[in-house]
Amino acid sequence: VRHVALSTVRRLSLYLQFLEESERAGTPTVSSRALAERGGATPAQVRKDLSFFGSFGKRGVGYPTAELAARLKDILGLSHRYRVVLVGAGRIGAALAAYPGFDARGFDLAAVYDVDAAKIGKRLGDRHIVRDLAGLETDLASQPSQIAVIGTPAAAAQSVAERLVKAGVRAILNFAPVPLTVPPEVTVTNVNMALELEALSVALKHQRRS
Amino acid sequence: VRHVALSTVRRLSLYLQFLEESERAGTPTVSSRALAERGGATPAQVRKDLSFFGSFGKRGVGYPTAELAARLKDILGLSHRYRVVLVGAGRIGAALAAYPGFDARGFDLAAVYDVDAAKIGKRLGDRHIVRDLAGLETDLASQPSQIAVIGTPAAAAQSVAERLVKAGVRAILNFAPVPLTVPPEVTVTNVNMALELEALSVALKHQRRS
DNA sequence: GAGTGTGAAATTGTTCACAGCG
DNA sequence: CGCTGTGAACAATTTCACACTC
Repeated sequence: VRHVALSTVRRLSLYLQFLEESERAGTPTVSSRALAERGGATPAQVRKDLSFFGSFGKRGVGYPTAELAARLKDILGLSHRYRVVLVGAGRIGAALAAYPGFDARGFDLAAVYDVDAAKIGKRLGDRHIVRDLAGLETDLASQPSQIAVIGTPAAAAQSVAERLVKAGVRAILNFAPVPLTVPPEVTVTNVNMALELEALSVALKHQRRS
Repeated sequence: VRHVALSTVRRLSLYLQFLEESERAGTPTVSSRALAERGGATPAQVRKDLSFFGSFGKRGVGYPTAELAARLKDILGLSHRYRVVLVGAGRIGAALAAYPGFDARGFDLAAVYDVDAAKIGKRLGDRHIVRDLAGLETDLASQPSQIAVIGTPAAAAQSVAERLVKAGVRAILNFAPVPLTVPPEVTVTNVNMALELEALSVALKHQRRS
């Protein structure tokens, strides 16, 4: 069990979502076909994905829902909770702070930071008071976080990333529309609206030609 | 020029971003190395990506900034503007409506819809008044849109998608954390926070093992 | 029979290396 | 020379097919 491809991880997440629903619905077993439908894959791919970690299915029956869900949680590193800090209390920050899936998936939003004096001290979402970014290093020293979300304007993102890395953050989810330069041991995932829209634009262009 | 891989499209978008910056800075030519740095690729990959569409570089010099930018815009289908409708005026919707890159990249946010009577008629962002979702079909009949963004709760997403497709939408950017079932000629791109966080979680798990 | 597990084939995507042009 | 353009090697992913088990 060495390296898992990113595309596989994304599918595993989707399988897990479906398994948790099935668990709540009381379905005892799930077939690769059912998982495939949900994960945007083929049954064969589901079986390949899962067989990479061992074999938990029963032939002729399917996969035991609860067992597989537990195993996937473990594989995805979700068996313990993560502390997450959010930098940027703008509209993206507000959307994130309100996102219920955050908490449900084992991610605790520990603190929200901004530099705007008008926002500092104000409430963001239900549970969070925006803190001054100046206190970032002090806060992280006493309460380390491994994951950070950057929802600042593009111009601030790189310098925020550097401060986060220096303060011990190992993984960054970047919503600012600029690529970040970080040491290789830090993982960055970019979410870029413009990129997604442009991918749709290409798809539309392609549709017109068929 | 048949099918372009999604990963290639994403890189092309990043190249274009860099080219536009270089254009504003007045740099006449850009090398594959410079583009690679920005696009998270290698120089060889940049050249492969571009050579797929023809050869516009000058050997020993690099690529003419303005020319290549124009060509990429064309390849990405950005040479004309798109009309986009947004369904869901919640926090995600608010973040999207305020996103400047929307307009800058050739996407016109034509209308914003919600079902919540408390939101309908209110302003969202600078320019938009939230409309009643009930009027979606009528509006799209007189002003068709090819692209829609779904920022509704999970439970509403599928039915909204079906209405959009019936009303002529051909591409959907889905922020709701459920997969959508649509006819094959419609393109769906999912942006799923939980998925991104889980990918980071796996990366962290991996880091711990090294 | 229904459905998993898995080598092997096919496909797709990336990297290399070097010829060739400005 | 520097840097592009590209076939050919390589690596990663997906699909297939079928043996095997419940």
